[in-house]
Amino acid sequence: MNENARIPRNAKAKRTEIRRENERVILEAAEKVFAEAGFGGATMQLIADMAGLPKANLHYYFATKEDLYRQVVRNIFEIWLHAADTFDTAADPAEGIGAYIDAKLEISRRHPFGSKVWASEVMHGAPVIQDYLETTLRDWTEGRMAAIQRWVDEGKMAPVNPRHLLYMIWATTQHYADFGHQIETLNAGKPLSERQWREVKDSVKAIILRGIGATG
Amino acid sequence: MNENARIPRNAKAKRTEIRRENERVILEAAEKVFAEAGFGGATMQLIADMAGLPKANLHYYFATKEDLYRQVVRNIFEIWLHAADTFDTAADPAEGIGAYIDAKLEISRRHPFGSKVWASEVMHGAPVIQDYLETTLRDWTEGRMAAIQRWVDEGKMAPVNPRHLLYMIWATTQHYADFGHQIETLNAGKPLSERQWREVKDSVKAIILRGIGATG
DNA sequence: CTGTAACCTGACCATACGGTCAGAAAATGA
DNA sequence: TCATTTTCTGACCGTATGGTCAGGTTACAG
Repeated sequence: MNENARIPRNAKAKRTEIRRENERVILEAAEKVFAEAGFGGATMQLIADMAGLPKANLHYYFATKEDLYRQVVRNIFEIWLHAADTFDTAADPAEGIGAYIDAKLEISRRHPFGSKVWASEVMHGAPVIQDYLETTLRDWTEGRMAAIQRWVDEGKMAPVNPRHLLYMIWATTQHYADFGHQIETLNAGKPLSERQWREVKDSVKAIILRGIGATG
Repeated sequence: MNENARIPRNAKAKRTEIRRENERVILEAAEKVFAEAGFGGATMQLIADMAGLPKANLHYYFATKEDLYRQVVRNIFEIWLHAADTFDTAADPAEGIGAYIDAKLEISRRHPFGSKVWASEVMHGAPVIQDYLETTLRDWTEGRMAAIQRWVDEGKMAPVNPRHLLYMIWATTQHYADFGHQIETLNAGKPLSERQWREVKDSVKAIILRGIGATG
């Protein structure tokens, strides 16, 4: 999504190109290192090595370790939020919630590092995204809870507590990223195959959709 | 349990008393600090302050930060394992799995720090308890999966994938500890009340038990 | 009381870390 | 070409951290 013509239109485009590419590389490396070592365990040197850049260069683009971390967490949060666009357009809980579970599991599969960074951030008391939790996430959650409640009122699903249903979906889907190492260990040390991921999606949806009486 | 027999028999009681009490205090402080700051973010000084002891005293009981951390993680693992004793004795899934969910939610409530340390350890690749995962946890898991499969075969519940059912239970119950801060934020910044915890248990059990066709 | 083992701790050390900076190099524009 | 802006980086610095240790204190057996 960031590909454009190799020929810069003007000077400005070229400059931002270098900057954007380097920031991308750094953020990608940082996401991985923060996920694997935690904020405290991560070092700028490690991130620099993984990005293939001198440490001082990182500080050229990101003033402090906190700044870099903050940016990583923000990026993840954005991905998270967009996962539930399917939620609203769906008319039926089986479809809406089913698609949401699929989307979230797909994120766990594609962005396991991001998921871990997010989990770590929240576990440590959300020092850098507390305001997001209190505003964006809270609003988002209330919106979805209302949507679920509407389905309940319309008799399209059993009268479950919408909040705890959401938590269960979050917990279960993110578990496959956050506890991926444990899951891999219990899978003979091998990552889940394409086929096994499909089995995950089917199992999770089967239990939850039946559990809320939305067998569609 | 690794000490030689040079300890005077009569003096033993008193001396081990001091040792045991101090180790307890240190481990308790360590669990909290490791949970809140992660292994890398935790400092021996912080743990010492929280325990009300000089830092050097910590090193008298635990040679290194890693040793202390290892002990904390091991303790948590023990608690975890004993949570499912109810599992085996139960005759039907509604009772067995229901009790297991209750037990695990109760652990999340009583030992949120331990849960976070465990989650953090696994998220970072289980550097110190990998052997436990490969032996004890794997055996344990296979035993429970077999028990669930037996229920399925006996027609006492729907034919769900036992592994993913277990993962869902783990994920959901531990979520209330690991993401407790987020849950609290979404609860107007207040911890869950006694009443709300009951609501959690009821909701989780309702969805999962209906989801696996074990309405007992 | 005395001797000894266990317990305690202030002061210290080596290292690793986040961050800085001066100045080189490269890109761009005129 | 030259001037200007942006990018890059080796060398360096102050601090915090894990860990050590010598020597003190306490508990208690004899």
